Amino acid sequence: MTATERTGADPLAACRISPAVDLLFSRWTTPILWTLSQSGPVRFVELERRLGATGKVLTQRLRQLERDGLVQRHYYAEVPPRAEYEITELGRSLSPVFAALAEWTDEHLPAVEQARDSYTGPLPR
Amino acid sequence: MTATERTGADPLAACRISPAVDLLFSRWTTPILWTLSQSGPVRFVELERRLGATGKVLTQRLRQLERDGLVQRHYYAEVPPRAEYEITELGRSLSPVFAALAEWTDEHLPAVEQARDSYTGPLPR
DNA sequence: CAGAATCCACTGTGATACTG
DNA sequence: CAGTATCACAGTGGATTCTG
Repeated sequence: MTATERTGADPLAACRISPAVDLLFSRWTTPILWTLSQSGPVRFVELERRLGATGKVLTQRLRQLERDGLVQRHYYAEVPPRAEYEITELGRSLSPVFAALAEWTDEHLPAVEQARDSYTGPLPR
Repeated sequence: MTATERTGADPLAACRISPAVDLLFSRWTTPILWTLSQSGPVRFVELERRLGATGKVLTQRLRQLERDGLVQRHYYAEVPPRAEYEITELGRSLSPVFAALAEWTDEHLPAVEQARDSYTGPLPR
């Protein structure tokens, strides 16, 4: 039994952006979407190289993003084969979100690092 | 050896918002920050109830957020004891990010769900 | 090159029980 | 009430190998 079932809590009522967060900020999804939103179509191996992700997880995430309509796959049955991934219009609609995050990073991330350094309580690092 | 070390890829160069994403969108952090940014100080047990999280994980995340300066803890050594958590100024600086996410959710999440429903390729659901 | 398939190690998560 | 401690489990990610 999950904690939610036990307590009868409603996570969605508590935080309405959680579904989007699960979608957009799971492992590897952000770097993929960010990279594709910055450049044109990118080959599979090139994504692998730039992000430092292994083929397996990259494939998993790309399939998921394709299913969700955020990324489009173009396959060319050449020899050797070529697969290019491109962001969709729906994917581009994330620009304001990413822009807000990038600005927050520039403005406030240093303050976080400073707070972390001067923190003395429990919890290592 | 990690994939990054193997390939010599630089994740930060590939995606400059990743550090902020790790900070803000790890499990439970978003609901915590969202909840605290919407109301005043909230008691520990009340957070537990609203989010449906168990005490253990909640404590872990709250300590981390406190260390990073996003949340402040107020402890009252009464009987029974009381602990209240409140968002900090730094935490409040996230408002534009959350607002952008909430707007994207309203505008585009339905399109994602539609794409998912009409998706026929591999990958279940 | 693109990716599927296997195996494995690790971590996060949660349930539970306990303390002040 | 507000945690801490312990244990067990599942899911994820990664390394490796193989195919068209």
